[in-house]
Amino acid sequence: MAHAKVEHDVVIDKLMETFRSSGYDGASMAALAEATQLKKASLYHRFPQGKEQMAHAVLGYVAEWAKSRIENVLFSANAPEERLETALKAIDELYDGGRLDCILRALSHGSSANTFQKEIAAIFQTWLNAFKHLAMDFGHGEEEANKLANELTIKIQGTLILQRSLGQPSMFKEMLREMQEKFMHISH
Amino acid sequence: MAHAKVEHDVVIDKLMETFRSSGYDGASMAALAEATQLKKASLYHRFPQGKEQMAHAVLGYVAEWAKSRIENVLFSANAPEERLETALKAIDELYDGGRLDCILRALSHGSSANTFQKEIAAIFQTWLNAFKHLAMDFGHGEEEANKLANELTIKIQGTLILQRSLGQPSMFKEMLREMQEKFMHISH
DNA sequence: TTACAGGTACCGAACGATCGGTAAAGTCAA
DNA sequence: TTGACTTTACCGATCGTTCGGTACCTGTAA
Repeated sequence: MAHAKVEHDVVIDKLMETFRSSGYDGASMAALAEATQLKKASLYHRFPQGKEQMAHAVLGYVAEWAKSRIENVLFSANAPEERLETALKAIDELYDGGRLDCILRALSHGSSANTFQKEIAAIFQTWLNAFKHLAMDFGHGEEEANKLANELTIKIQGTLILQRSLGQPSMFKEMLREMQEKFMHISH
Repeated sequence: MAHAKVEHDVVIDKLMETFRSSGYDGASMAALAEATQLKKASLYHRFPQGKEQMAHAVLGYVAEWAKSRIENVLFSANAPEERLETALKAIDELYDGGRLDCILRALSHGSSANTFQKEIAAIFQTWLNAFKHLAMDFGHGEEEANKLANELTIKIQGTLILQRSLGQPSMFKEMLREMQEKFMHISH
C-alpha cells in the first residue's frame, strides 16, 4: 500500500456509522466525506460507483461480521450456553447496548429499500438460521427453535426503536437477558 | 370548479403516506407535491413553515388516531375481549396487515430524529398506557401488564421491519393473533 | 342586477444552497 | 518516471423555500 492515509477498515466503519445514524437518504456525500476524513473525490476514487457502492461495501462488512461473530460462534463446538453468551455479547457490542441504530434497518427504508433488499434479507436469514440451530442444540423442537430465533430478531429491532424513542437506555440489555433465559429454558 | 380544493384530510393522508414510505429525508417537496396533487407553492400556502410543519401535522393526526382508535377503545366500558379485538383490528388496518411502514419509526430517524422525538415518545406512551390498562382489566398484575404492553409494541415495530425485509406477508397478522391470546391468558 | 373589496386557494418561476458526481492537476512512494 | 492516491475546482440537477400574481368565492353597497 503506497499512499493509503486512511485504512480501508476505518473508512468502512465510518461509512457505516454515518449510514446507520442518518439513513441512506440522509447520509450526504459531504457528510460521508467528513466522517471518513476523505474528500469527496477521494471517496469516488475508492468507490467509483459512488454512494450505492459505499452502502454495498458496508453491507458486505456486516454480512462478514454476521458470519464470524454470529454464525461461526453459534455453529461452533462449544457448549450451547457459551455460544449463546458469546453471540449475545457481540450483539450488545454491535448496538452499543441499544444506543446505536441497526444498519440493516437504516438501509431498508426510503429510496434505498429496493436496491439492498435481497442483500439485507440474506443477512437476516443467516442470523435467523444460526439462532435456530442453537435453539435446537438446546433441545428445542424445530418449530419452537424457529419461533425463538424469530422472536429474538424481532425484539432486537423493535427494542432498538422503542428504546431510542422513549429514551430508556436499559430496555435493550434487559431484553437480551430475557431472551437468553428463554433459549436455555425448555418448556415441555 | 376550475380550482378544485383538495380536502385537508386527504392532504394529511397523502403526506403521511409519503413520509412513512420514504422517511423524512427521502420525502422531497416534489414528491410531497405530487402525492397531494398540489404544487409545491400551494403546499407552502397550507403549511407556511414547510416540510417540518407538514410532518408535525401528520404526527398530530397520528396522535388523534391513537387516542380515538386505541386509547378510547381500550379505556371504554366494553368487555376486555371486545376492546382488545377492536384495537388490534384497528392496528391491523393502520399497517395494512404489515405491508405499510410505521410513520413514527419513519420520522424518528435521520435528520428529523431530534425534532420530533418528544412528540413521538408521547404517542408511544399513550399507546403503552392504554394496553397496560387493558392487560390489568384482564387480570394481569401491574408489572406483568407493563411487560405485555411493551412486548406488543416492540413486536409490532420489529415484525414490520422483518416482514418487509424478508417478504413474508403473514408474519404481522400471526403476531397479532399470538399477542391477543397472550393478553387473554392469565399465567398464574 | 352590477360593481368592487377582501379573503382563500392555487400556481409558474425563480431563489440560494446543497445534492451526487467528475476532470484534471498535484503529491509522494517505489 | 511511473502510477496509486489525494486534492482543488467545478458541473448540472435537485433540494427546500419564496415571490408575484391569477382564479374564484363571499359580502356589501349602489
